[in-house]
Amino acid sequence: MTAADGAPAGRGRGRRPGGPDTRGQILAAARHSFAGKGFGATTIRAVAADAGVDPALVHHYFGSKDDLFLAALEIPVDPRRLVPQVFEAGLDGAGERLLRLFLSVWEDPHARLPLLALVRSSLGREGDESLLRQGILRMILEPIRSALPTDEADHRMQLVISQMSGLVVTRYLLVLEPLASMPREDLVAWVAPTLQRYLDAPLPRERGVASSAGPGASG
Amino acid sequence: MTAADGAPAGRGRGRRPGGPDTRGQILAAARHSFAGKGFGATTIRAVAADAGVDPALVHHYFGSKDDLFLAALEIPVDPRRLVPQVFEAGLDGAGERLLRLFLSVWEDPHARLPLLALVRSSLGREGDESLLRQGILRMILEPIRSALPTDEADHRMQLVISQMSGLVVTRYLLVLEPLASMPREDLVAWVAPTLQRYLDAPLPRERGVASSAGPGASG
DNA sequence: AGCACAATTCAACGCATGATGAATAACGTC
DNA sequence: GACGTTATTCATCATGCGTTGAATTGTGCT
Repeated sequence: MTAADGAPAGRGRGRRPGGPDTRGQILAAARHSFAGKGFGATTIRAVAADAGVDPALVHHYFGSKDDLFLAALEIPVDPRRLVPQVFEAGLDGAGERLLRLFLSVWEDPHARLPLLALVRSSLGREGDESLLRQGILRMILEPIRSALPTDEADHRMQLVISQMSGLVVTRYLLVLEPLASMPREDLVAWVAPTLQRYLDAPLPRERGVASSAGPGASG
Repeated sequence: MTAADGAPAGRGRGRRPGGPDTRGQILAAARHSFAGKGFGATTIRAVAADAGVDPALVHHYFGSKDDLFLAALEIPVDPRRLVPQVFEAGLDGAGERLLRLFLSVWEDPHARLPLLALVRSSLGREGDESLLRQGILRMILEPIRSALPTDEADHRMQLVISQMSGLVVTRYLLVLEPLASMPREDLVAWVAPTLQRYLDAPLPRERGVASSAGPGASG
């Protein structure tokens, strides 16, 4: 994969001839590494090597490692614009529309790598200031509040998010087969009803546990 | 939190008097750190400091950092025994029984920390040999194969796992409120039906998209 | 009392990392 | 063709890490 072709050839320092998009190659290498190994396990030296370039050049283009991370994180979609559109047409079918939006974003390679980078790096560390937490809260949760009954919006949407983040984990992080290769339409058929139920099913009662369930494992 | 009391007091090396369970305190500190920051971001020096102890002592009790990690990972339940019990009584209500088992394990503090450590550390890195992948496959997926139709077992169970891992992420890693504090019974009422549907709902047809859904966002 | 053993610390090594600053070669422009 | 600018490398620093080995002191056995 190492991108550069005639890169680390001759002796001496100074500018090297060819490569017209070195900056781009560095960014691509960084994205791959952040997406695959997270922030902590990514080393600037490895990124540089992968781009066929001296580590100092990485610092020349992007500043610190944090800056590089932020640069690699640019996500080509804005949830704050797209998510409300899903709910504009009302709750009916919103589950399916939301899931289709979710899948279209995650199946897009340009969006997938930065998202993976964000998720992998965020789940590694604890703390309220985690980027992912803020991202979910302000990019997805906030813009939806208005579309649902005020006092139920949060927990309904978080159930939705729980199912979607579960897909992220199993399908895109762990790549469990056959789930990871399941066609989009099949996935929609399976999980859209789940999301729809979380969105508009009546609040569950503190139901009498009469139905069929034994006391499972408790303790 | 730093566990040791009269620990780093006087001068000189040699054995210190009191603390009867230094080893235990080290292990506890290690668990907290691994669970909170994952493997990579956990430093032996920090663990030692947190236990009020010299880093070399960590190596004295547990060997390398890997060994310490494995020691911190001891999970007091064996899914290979418990999971099949869920399916012994048949598929009816298995969703709820499985979810209750899942919750009872994750709500147990003795199990939660090692599990968090495993999850946090595994999601940080790519690769087939990831402990978590292996764990899920062999601890959960394998023992269940026999309880479902052979050709559907894998994708049905992986859908189940997707919802459960989504709960892990939102409830235990990100601690999204109010989901994180939702009472067990409410959670069961909301998501047990989801699991049950993944387990025994008829295979979705390549249905005509006539119902209510527009073409969402594509591309 | 003496002695083996376990617990604990100290000091240090070797290594990889992020970062910096100066040196050099190619490029674009007049 | 001279010149400022940009791209690139080299050499190096300080830091923090995992790990090791020896030194020291307390504990328990006989």
